[in-house]
Amino acid sequence: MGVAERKIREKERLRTLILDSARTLFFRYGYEKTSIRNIADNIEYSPGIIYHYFRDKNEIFHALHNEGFINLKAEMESPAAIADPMGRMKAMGKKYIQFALDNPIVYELMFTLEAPVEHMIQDKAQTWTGGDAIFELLKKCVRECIMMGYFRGQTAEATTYMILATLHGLVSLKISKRSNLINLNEKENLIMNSFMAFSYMLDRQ
Amino acid sequence: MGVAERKIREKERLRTLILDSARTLFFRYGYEKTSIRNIADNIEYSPGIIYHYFRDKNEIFHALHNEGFINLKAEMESPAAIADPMGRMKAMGKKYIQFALDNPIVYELMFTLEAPVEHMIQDKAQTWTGGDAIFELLKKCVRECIMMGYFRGQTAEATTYMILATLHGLVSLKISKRSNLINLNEKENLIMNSFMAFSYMLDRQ
DNA sequence: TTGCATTATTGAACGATGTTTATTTGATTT
DNA sequence: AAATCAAATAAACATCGTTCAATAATGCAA
Repeated sequence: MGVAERKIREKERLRTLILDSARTLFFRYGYEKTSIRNIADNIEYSPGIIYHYFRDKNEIFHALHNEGFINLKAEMESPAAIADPMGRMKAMGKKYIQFALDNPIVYELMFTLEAPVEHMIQDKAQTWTGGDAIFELLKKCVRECIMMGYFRGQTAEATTYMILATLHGLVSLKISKRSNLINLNEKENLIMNSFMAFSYMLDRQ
Repeated sequence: MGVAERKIREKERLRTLILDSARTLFFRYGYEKTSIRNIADNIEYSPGIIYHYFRDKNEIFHALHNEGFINLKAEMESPAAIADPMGRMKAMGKKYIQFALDNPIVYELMFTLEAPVEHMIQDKAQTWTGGDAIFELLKKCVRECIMMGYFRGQTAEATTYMILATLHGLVSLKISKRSNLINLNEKENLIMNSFMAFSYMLDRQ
């Protein structure tokens, strides 16, 4: 029965079309300014159709949020070849920062906006696949660092969360436009210089 | 002329009434769920009147955002008596975290939401009074730490931003509900344990 | 091929939102 | 008492996410 399969394929087709349109508009204009009607206009369908493919706006943006995590993970895995765990950690941190600064809108969706979380709660999702993957990536590295004498007396999880928090804080103050507003003498490379100050401290053995 | 002065007083009175109502609703229900109509209902006036006292919703929430910074600054100034700058820094950090966890809704307004920033941009405000005050408070302490041999080779501003970013990251991952979603073995006191891990590193001299 | 059943899609509607405007109310001054 | 002026309102506008009955298009059986 090729018919049923074609049906499924066509159902998939429109779902993909909606998602592609949502991604384009979202990357260009951000979350608030990407409305269901905008997406519908863009694909030349009526607004109602979207609700046959997604439960609500949250589900659409949860899907885009997942894509973001796949891309971030790929970036952070690129320094996998660095043998020294502390060196690898710093390289991953730089990749993280670069990803956030290059993709501020999707980063906000991944780590700040409510939409994807709301969807997960409504869905009773037990795990945050994307976030967990990043956390595990860092934790594995932290464990190796601990074995080499770093982070003495601290648990791997608390240390991992601390490192993730620092990276997140560095970029999210920028993305929320706060860092631009702080009165500074040296505005040049603030985030990277701050990451250097962080790296200096990481080295305590 | 007592009349004109009474007029001014009454004008002030309604402005305060709007702000009080906005604060109550906002603290109870958050930003999105505090609408102009809700505020108007609450003070038993028509929605339009609010626009005679505030330019838009952003201005109201900018005012509440300023109040938050006054309270945060007061909290962070309480360990001023601690002579050792590194000890004082850690105490200020704890106060910062405690403030954010105790007042998550206003914290989000202060450091994440667009509304107050939008108002400042529209207003061509040259300085971010609240944020600057917190930054200066930390920077002064960082300078003293540097004189004692900490943060070798790093600038005060980059180091201050790094510390602020870590504090902000620790609490904002919690407030944006991300930390709850991470798969952890030890969920107890995650934020405080992570702050301990951070403190351990700060001590590098 | 025709008729029926099923599915896909639409368009209008609902109750919200922030904001603007002309109009009315009410108090103060002449 | 009449004229003036500011305060306050009610209604409207353009949005938003979402729902639902009605319609169009399709697949299947006779």
